[in-house]
Amino acid sequence: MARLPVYLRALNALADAGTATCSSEHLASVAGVNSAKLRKDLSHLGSYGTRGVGYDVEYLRYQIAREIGVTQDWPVVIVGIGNLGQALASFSGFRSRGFRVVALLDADPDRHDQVVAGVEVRPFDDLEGVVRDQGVAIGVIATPAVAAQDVADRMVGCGITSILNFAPAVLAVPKGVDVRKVDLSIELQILAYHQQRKAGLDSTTTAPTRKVGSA
Amino acid sequence: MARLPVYLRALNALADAGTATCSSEHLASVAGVNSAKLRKDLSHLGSYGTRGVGYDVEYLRYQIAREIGVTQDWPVVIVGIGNLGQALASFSGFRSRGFRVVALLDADPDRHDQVVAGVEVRPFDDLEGVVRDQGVAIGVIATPAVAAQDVADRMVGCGITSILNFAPAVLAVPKGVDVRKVDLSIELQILAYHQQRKAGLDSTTTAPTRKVGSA
DNA sequence: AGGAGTTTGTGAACGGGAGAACAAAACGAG
DNA sequence: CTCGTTTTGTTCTCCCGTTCACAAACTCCT
Repeated sequence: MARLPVYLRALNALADAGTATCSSEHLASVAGVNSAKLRKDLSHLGSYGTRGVGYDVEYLRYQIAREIGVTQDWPVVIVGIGNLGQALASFSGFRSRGFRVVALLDADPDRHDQVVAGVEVRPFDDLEGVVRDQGVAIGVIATPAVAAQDVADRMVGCGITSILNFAPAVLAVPKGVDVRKVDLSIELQILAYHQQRKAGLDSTTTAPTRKVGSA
Repeated sequence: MARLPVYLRALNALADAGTATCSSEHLASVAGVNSAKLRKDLSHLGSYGTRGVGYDVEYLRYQIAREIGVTQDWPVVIVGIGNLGQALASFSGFRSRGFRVVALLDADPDRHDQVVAGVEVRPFDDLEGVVRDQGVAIGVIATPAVAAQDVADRMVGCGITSILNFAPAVLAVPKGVDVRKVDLSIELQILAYHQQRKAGLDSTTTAPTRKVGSA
């Protein structure tokens, strides 16, 4: 499930606060979800928790971490070291959760040999070698939209089966490859949409009259 | 709907390619969705499109842009000008879609007077003034997790009603305020989860035996 | 030991979104 | 003008996720 990482973070917060045991109600409020949903999610991965008592924070935390897979080390390669790629490479939240950036790749020679967050930027053509040598299974695409599909194809070609895509493009990948998309401008556009519906009940009508013809 | 921006981008791509008219089938394939879903979404905001012909690309593009609200100019303020904040400030996709970064704010005095993407970094306490003077309705939080709730409270306090949160924290906001969350490490964790289930069918069993007691 | 109070785990109802299928409408050919 | 073809708009059904509600189970107090 996609909520497991949220629970894990909530449990980390509780552990940092010194809480040893928590009820589903408490954990659910910290994680911002319904308590029944939380219990069903947790029960779906095993019967941790004690009736009448609750969940042992430390124990449950380990179980969820193991279920997600963050107890092991995941090598990650980032392609496209522009502004966003540099920010991602420097993001501390990756390393602290079991992800290790093993290579930064960029097609632009001007960026090569530059060092970002302690890792040297290398040519994009090093992709296959890095993936093979380091056993990389997860790739991050932070290139412009036009390059995204090519990068994805190359990634898939050398065995990467999980892709996190920040480029504003729809990627076509073979079955068995997971792609998750993060599109910054789409998020803002969704906010603008709701904002307009909140503020714009007086300006433009939302039910326009039928209009025929082309622009 | 959250898919409107995707359709808009697909329409832009078609317009750039010189396409004047497209069927729901074609547009759906470019946007990566089902054609029935696309038609239902579009019909939900008015009866554009001509039976037997399809949709006029330019006309539909304008209609969707107007529906989302990207035909108008949205002033945006970014709080937290670390690695991620700088990348966001430099992101060209915002300006090209009607979003204008009017202020960069950071609580750290060491970052003040620094210029990122042509905009000067100012103290966080300037928030209220900027929001009032520029009529800001959308705020972006790119601070560490511990500061996120405080920033959100201040934003809500001075009239911001849409927040895009990059901090790994659950924000509590009053009703009427929209929050969208982008959590980079959660995205990677979800990929790791699926990756583990793909590769790990031989290593650790996913149905652990019941275990009692604390760690 | 026994009962009262909590809290988990789960069965059942509810709701909404997704996809298939069909009717209405526009265009073109004869 | 009429008929066949194409494509939209919409209805119907199905399925999954969410939520409520309750029984089982555990702790604590007397």
